[in-house]
Amino acid sequence: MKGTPADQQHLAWLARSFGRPDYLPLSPADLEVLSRAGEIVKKYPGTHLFKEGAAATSAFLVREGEVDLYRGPSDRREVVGRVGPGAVIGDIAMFSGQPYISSARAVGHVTAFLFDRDRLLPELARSPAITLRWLVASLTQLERTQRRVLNLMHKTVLAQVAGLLVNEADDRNEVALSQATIATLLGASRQSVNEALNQLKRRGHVETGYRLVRVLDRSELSRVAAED
Amino acid sequence: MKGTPADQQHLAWLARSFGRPDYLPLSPADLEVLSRAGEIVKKYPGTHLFKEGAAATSAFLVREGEVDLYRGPSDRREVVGRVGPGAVIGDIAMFSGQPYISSARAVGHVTAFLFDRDRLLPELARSPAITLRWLVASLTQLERTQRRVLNLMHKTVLAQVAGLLVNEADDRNEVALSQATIATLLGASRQSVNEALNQLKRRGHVETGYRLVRVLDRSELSRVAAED
DNA sequence: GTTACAATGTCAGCGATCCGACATTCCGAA
DNA sequence: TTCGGAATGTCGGATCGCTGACATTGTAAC
Repeated sequence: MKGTPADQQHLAWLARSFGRPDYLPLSPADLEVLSRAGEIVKKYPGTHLFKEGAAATSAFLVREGEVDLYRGPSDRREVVGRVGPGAVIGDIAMFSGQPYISSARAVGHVTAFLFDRDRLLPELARSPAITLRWLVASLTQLERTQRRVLNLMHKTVLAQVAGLLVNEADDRNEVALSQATIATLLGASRQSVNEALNQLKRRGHVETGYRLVRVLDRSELSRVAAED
Repeated sequence: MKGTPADQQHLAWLARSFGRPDYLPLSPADLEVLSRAGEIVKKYPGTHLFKEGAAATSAFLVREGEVDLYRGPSDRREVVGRVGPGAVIGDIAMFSGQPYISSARAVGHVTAFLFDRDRLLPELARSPAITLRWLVASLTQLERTQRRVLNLMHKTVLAQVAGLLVNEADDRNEVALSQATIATLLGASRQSVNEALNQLKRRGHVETGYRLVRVLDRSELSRVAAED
């Protein structure tokens, strides 16, 4: 998350819609079938997979490494999200025939499968099952984004934080994120998140540590998340 | 929009993502091909096409009339959108195998084509071109929703209003919406919208009338919409 | 262990927006 | 033409979250 201009953190909540790792339309088996629709590419750290505004002729399936998604000119970058293996990026622009809406840059060494539009479409026409799976994935994503908006529109930061903790807690009931990161994900300020966590702590619903929040009372948190 | 609890207006901006009439994945020709996947149904005013929380076994293509989309229990309805002919509803839930996220109720007399999940999937498997078109439509919708979020997150009401006017102005440069409706669409309060319109009026970018806003300087409005 | 950096905790001030309340204006139906 | 509901214009108070500033605490690298 470094380098994110503080005054534009908000954009990054989109990490959760653009870049959620569970946006996984394609299985390895699918990729096998589609192998003729593109090829493996390797990217060095800092290089671009695609740039905002360019004609979208390709989409990428990230296989190794992480990719940052940006918007805006390089001197005024707005980090939109970071995605890892399994994520498909650039497909929206490629399919709808519009320019890329964001830039994608390799964070470390990245291996990705590049889909070439002109080769992909015929292959998809031959594999309706895969197309259907892709459709389902995109609709799921759409639903998630819509739902997210409902939260962001009229929920207080407290409710948003509670909701995020419920969703993000692992099997040990822990969320290993810094408060600054949580703030970025929600599009709120670090201070507001801190204040919200304090409140939850005071009520005994969570404990906080360094880069860590432990969920003590999940059901109570859900209740808080539903308020407002 | 009547009956919308004032304190939940915000939900309704989703009219623009849930319900935009340009979410039209299927052409009449497509429907012809898919005719075996379901059948025509007619609904009387006030009856439901589907209800929130029910198992989603069908999606609907509206052919005549208008349909309201709700969320929440009937005593505390939150109008989410209203769609007309051409719109497809319920497809997200149907494809992802989850319960409907909202209820759909006929406003007037409605004719719709009901897709039965179990009959639709095989037909789609046989018509990859249609599946692909559906995919593209859903991705376009996803992009629109994401873009919308960017606007809503950190733009002032003034900028949002300006943006809406630019998008919504017809060929006579008029927007025939009440200020309350505009507020609902943007998830803002009527008062804030009024204030914003006054400001635009003072600057000479628009004129206002009864249930009407006339755009005088489109380019200037676009500039305002881009601010913040 | 020291040190540098990252993360957390806390405060005051400020701006945008929401809310409730009210007066005014417009439109359409009786 | 009159009348009632809908839409618009305008206030002041209250709230939420942001910004900027700073002290404190934790972590990891040397």
